[in-house]
Amino acid sequence: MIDEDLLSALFNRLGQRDDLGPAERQALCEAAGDVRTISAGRDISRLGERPKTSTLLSHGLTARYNLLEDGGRQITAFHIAGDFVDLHGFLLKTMDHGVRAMSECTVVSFPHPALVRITEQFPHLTRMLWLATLLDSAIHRQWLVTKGRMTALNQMAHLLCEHLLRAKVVGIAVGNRFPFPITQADLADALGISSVHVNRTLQELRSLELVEWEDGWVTIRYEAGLRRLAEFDDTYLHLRQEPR
Amino acid sequence: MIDEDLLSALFNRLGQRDDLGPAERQALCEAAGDVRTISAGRDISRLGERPKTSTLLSHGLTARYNLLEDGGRQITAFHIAGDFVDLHGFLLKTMDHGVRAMSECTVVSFPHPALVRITEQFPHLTRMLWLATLLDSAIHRQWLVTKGRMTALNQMAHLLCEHLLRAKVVGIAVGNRFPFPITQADLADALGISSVHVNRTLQELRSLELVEWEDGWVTIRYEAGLRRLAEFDDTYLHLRQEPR
DNA sequence: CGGTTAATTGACCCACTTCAAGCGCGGTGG
DNA sequence: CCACCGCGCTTGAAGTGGGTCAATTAACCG
Repeated sequence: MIDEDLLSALFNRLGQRDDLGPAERQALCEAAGDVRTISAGRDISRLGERPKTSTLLSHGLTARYNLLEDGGRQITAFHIAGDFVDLHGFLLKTMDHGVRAMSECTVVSFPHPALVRITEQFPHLTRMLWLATLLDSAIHRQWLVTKGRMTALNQMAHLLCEHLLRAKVVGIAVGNRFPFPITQADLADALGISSVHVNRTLQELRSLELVEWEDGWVTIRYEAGLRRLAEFDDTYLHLRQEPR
Repeated sequence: MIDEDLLSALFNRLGQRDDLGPAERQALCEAAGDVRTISAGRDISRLGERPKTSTLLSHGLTARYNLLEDGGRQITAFHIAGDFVDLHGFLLKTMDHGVRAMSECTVVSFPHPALVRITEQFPHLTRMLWLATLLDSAIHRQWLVTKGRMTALNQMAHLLCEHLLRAKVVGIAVGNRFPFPITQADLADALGISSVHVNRTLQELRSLELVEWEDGWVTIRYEAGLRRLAEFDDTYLHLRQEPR
C-alpha cells in the first residue's frame, strides 16, 4: 500500500468539497497501484489508447491536448497535484486526447478493476470521484465561455485567476505565487491564440502591474484587479464543503 | 412509476455504450419523479440555483448558457432527448450556468435522494450515469478544440456533424435530417461568433451544397464532405458498446 | 563557442465584428 | 381583411483583434 503523502493533494482537493472518512482514505490508498516519475515533455497517455489504469498527479503539471490536421494543437486542460489526468478513461475506455507532462511529474496509477471495486463498496467515495470529473467538466465550460466571448487579455487573466485558486486549494501556492512551468507557445495552445499574441498580451498584464511571470512561477500582484478584468467568479469551482 | 417510453431515448443513448439490465431499467423508472412540459424560451434552471432534482430531457432541445457583464451570452452545450440537462447538479449542488428550453420540452425529474440510492444499490448503473456526464465533458473538450483552432466555417460544420450523429443515436434523426429549432443568434452564441457571421457562414455551407437549414430542420446533403471540412472524428462520442 | 530553444519585435494581412439599413413573414388588433 | 408590429434573416461598408511571416535577442548548454 502506498504512502498517504502521495495522495495528500487529492485529499485536500476532495476534502474541500466534502469530508472523506478514514475508511474512504484507506480504500483509496489500497486501490493505488504503482508510483512513477515522468520527465517533462513525455506523454502520459495518447489519443486512441485504451488505458487500464487512471492516473493521479501527485506532483507536477500536465496538459490534455488534441492535434489538428494542420499540425495545430489545442490544450483543453491543465492539471496539477491532486488532479486525476484521465479518470474519465475509467469509463470512456478510449482516450479521445493526449496527456502530456509539462514538467517532471510524479503520478500514482489506479487500476480500473480497483476503481470498479470502489464503485461496488464505497458509494460516497464513488460520488466524490465522480465529482472530481464534474469539476473538470465545469472548468471546460468556463473555458468555453472565456474562449467564446472574451478577448485574449481577459481570457489570460481568467486562466491565471483560476490557477491561483486551484493551486491554493491543494497547497502548492506560496502566497499569491504559484508554479506554472510552461512556455508562451504552450499558453498559446491553451488559449487558442498565437504565441506572438500571447507575448504581447502578457506584456500588457505586466504593464498593468497585475501579473509577473518568471522562471516558471506566476505572481499575482493585484488579485482584485485581475479578477475584475477576467470577470472571475469562483462559483464554477464549487469550493464549498457540503454533503455530496 | 412512469411510463418507460419517456426514458426510451435515455436507454438508447446509454445502451449504445453498454447493456442496461432489466433491473437497472426498472431502477431508473422507479427513481423518476414528475414529468413536466416546458415551453420554448423558459429557463429550466438558473445560475446559482441549488436543484433538488436532476432533469432528463425526453423531448425537445435545451441549451446550457452563461451570461457576461456586457450582456453577451455563451452557450456551452445543447441537449436533446435522452440527455440529462443537469445531472452534474446532483453532485455539484449549485448550478454554475443556466439551462434554457429552446423548444417546447418534455422533461422527467429525478430527485437527488433517489440518485443517491442508485449509487448505493446499483454500481453498474451508477457508472453508466457517471458515463453520461463524461460524454458531456468529452463534447465540451471537442468544442474547445474547434473553438480554439478552427474557423467559423469548420466549427459550424463540426457542430452539425456532431448533432446529426447524436440525433441518430437516440432515434430522432430522419435519414440525414434532424430537428434543430434555434435562431441564427442562438447559433452565434454557441459558436462564439456574431450572428452576422453565422448568417454568412451558413450561406457558404449552403452554397457548398453541404447543408440545408429550413423551419428548424437541418438536412445534411453531403455528409462525407461536411465531415472532411470539420475534420470530424467521432471517437470523442464513444459510441462503442462494451463493458463499462 | 556553435547550437538550440524561448522570448520579443515590426510589418502587413485577414477573419470576423460592429453598425446600420432593408426585407419577409407570421401574429394581432381594429 | 388589412395595417401594423416585431422578430429573424440578409446585406453592405468600415473597423479591429489577432494571425502570419520574418528577423533579432536572450538564455542556456554541452
